[in-house]
Amino acid sequence: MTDPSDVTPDRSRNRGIPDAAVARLPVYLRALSSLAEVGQATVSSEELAASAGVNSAKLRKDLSHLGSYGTRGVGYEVALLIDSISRALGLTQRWAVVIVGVGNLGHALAGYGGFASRGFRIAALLDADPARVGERVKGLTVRHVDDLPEVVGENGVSIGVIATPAGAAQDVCDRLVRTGVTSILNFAPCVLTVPAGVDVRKVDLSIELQILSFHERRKAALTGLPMPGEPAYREAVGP
Amino acid sequence: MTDPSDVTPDRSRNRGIPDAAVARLPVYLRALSSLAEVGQATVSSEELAASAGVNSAKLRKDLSHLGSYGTRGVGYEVALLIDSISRALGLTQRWAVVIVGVGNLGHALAGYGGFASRGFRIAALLDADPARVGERVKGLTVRHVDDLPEVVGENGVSIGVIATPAGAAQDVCDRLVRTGVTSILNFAPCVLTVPAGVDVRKVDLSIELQILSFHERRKAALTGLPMPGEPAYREAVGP
DNA sequence: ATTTGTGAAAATATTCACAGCG
DNA sequence: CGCTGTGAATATTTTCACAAAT
Repeated sequence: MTDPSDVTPDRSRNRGIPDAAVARLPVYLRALSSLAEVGQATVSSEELAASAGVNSAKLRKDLSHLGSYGTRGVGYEVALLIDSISRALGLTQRWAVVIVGVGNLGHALAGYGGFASRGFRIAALLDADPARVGERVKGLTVRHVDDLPEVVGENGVSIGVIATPAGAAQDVCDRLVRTGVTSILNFAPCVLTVPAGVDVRKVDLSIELQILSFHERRKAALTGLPMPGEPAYREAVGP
Repeated sequence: MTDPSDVTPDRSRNRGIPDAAVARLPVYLRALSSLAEVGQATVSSEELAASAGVNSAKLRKDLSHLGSYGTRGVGYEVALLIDSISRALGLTQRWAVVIVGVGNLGHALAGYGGFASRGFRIAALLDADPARVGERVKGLTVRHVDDLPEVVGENGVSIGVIATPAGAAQDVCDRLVRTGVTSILNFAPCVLTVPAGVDVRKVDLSIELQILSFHERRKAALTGLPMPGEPAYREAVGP
């Protein structure tokens, strides 16, 4: 942290970690944290892979992108691997985050412990509704969305969370981008347009359910059974 | 086309629609709904792709898995495509869903309009905490998680949403599976183990932030600028 | 003895580019 | 024409399987 230059010679070899691997690193990190809490010092790829719900070849390949941190015949040192993954994910610093939209979901996000525990600090909650401004939520006072430039500048915010209705999301997104936010997590059910250099990730609850619906239907078709909710179901399966 | 020889790219005999395509169908559906609301009758792959945030070749390839529903030289009939995607996703029926865990997030989920509007009916809210049982949330009375078998049986529930703390999630998952639920949406930050035939999708808020953190760090390294939150930042960028 | 790290193979996913149809 | 549908080409991701390391 105190050394601003690239200390590890291994990383310069890599042009970048594949997206699919990056998306799994946080899962490994969580599994490793559990192991560390229990006091386990080393872990094999087989064991860690099992806790993370992936197969061990994939885990080893993913970790290989970080450099060599395992010992053949032994496994990985838990503390070292936690450090290595944290560094790769940029979690050695505490990112400041703003949440825009303090409805149901915004409240839930503000109260979600997993943010703080992973090194994210909620710098501010903002809302466009004047009626909500001033409200105290989880120890923070809701500010007006017009204060964004101020809030972002003062706190060095680079990540914004959008928890507004779909209709407001693109406007909020534009405002965030204008103030210099370059990463956005979007909970609004809509597609956001952003300039190059800005990353957007989306979480859409109803999309997840629709994907499950697809698989439900496929499973039902496979068994040839009528589906729950259909009249014939009760008769075929019983109560 | 119906040639049964070795190399057959026949979709109806193959494993069906590719996962990556299935995951995008709900996005197309949302975009199409907007078009239908505005009264637009047909749409080109180019236009629909733009609204969905993908490129048009991918859109056409995805839709081709549903069969041929476009007209060359014209585009797709909006109503027909909505119908076709809805059918593929199994949204022609109204799925009953239970939400287990009525904390902050459970409340938010119960109040989320996107479920109902996409044809999902919340059959019940359940919680293990006796203090929460009986509470009214969004027109539903919270029931005890022990009532699961009853609730699932009565309502033909096949999708369960887990919004409990991580420590309780696997137990809740086991209970859901035991009562016959075969699709689970997990908001708890942990890996669930389920028997074959049960589908699990997970939504992990902190994982999404960590992925953004990775990209933030990468961007910062690229520009050579110190990062927001670091002491040198204010001096380099200004307030 | 084990278990990592990794080329090579296989499986998936995306994009290109154009034939073919309206 | 313009636009879809799709083979072929490319890129990415996963899995295999084993040499290398301790």
